[in-house]
Amino acid sequence: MDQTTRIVRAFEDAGYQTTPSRRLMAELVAGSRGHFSAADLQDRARQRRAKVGRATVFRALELLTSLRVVERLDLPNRSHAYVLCDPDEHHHHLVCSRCGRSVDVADGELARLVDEIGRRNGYRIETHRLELFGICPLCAGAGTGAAVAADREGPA
Amino acid sequence: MDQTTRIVRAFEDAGYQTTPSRRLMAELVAGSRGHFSAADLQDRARQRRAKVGRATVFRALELLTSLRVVERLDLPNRSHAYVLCDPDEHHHHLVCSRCGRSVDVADGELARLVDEIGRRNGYRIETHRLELFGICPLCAGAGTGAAVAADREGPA
DNA sequence: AGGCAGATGATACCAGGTCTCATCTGCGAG
DNA sequence: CTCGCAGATGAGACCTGGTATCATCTGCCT
Ligand SMILES: [Zn+2]
Ligand SMILES: [Zn+2]
Ligand SMILES: [Zn+2]
Ligand SMILES: [Zn+2]
Repeated sequence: MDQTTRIVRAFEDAGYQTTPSRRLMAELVAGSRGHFSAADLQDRARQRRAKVGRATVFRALELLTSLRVVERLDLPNRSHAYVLCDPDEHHHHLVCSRCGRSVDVADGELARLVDEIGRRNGYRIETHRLELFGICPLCAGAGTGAAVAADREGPA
Repeated sequence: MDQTTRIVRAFEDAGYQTTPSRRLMAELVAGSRGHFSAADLQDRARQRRAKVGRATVFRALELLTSLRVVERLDLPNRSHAYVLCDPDEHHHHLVCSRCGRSVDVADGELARLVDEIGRRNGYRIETHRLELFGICPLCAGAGTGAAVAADREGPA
């Protein structure tokens, strides 16, 4: 089962209808390298001569976020992006500041640390966000910066 | 030296002019409990019958952010806020989801953890963001939720 | 096959933030 | 002390990302 199917399945399992736009969103999200914005998706939809309303894109992203199929990142440059990720386990993201590729990072020791911080300050901690930004191995190697443009979409 | 003076001083030390609006911004920021938005500051300025342009508020916040006198938070509800903090040492924030009060949290073991994550994934990590959200001791005690409104501004 | 809950796209709207520009002023040189 | 100008300001246009509304359409269960 490929990534696209998995996403479509996520919609179904959560009781949402399977519609053409949702299938398209699934494909576009699955075919993304690195992170993407709502606008990116809509552009890519247009490139395929498919028309999707802006609202629909946002609605799909909202759903996928709630299903934890994608996660919303707050980039250091104060913009946002979404990134495909593993719905099954709490984790964080290590994101390449150049090409946007991201790897999931297990929470590991962090949970303990977070817990302790809460205890020390008398807060009952509800959620936490950890985001790591840096240069990925590929970009470090190639160095040209061209990777950004090159990897907007490609085979999974 | 009180908080307001410290902020004005930060402007001066960085070579920026000391103007009425900046002094006002310093007072408003210093007089904030918990986090605040640009709009909050402008409202509070208006309440004092002082007129400050919206752009000026943003410009001041931008400066203060670059001077690390305030830090920009990305709240879980996908809105933003600024919070006064210690410019002298890298740290993170533990923020009350009810009243917005925040405490600085030393980086501690996190630096090591971040480092290791970078190494394991072959990324050269440049920056990281950790934000913790929960209920502060005061709100846990009072429980009413009234704290939100009650603490918008007050003596430092 | 039929009906309707749910989904869609267009469009208006909103918040938060940035840009431009004409005007004003803090402050260091003299 | 006063003068001049770099730097700061406010007004308002503009932009981006996201939400709300609403009339229309369609997936899907019966
Ligand atoms: Zn990269
Ligand atoms: Zn975690
Ligand atoms: Zn609180
Ligand atoms: Zn840190």
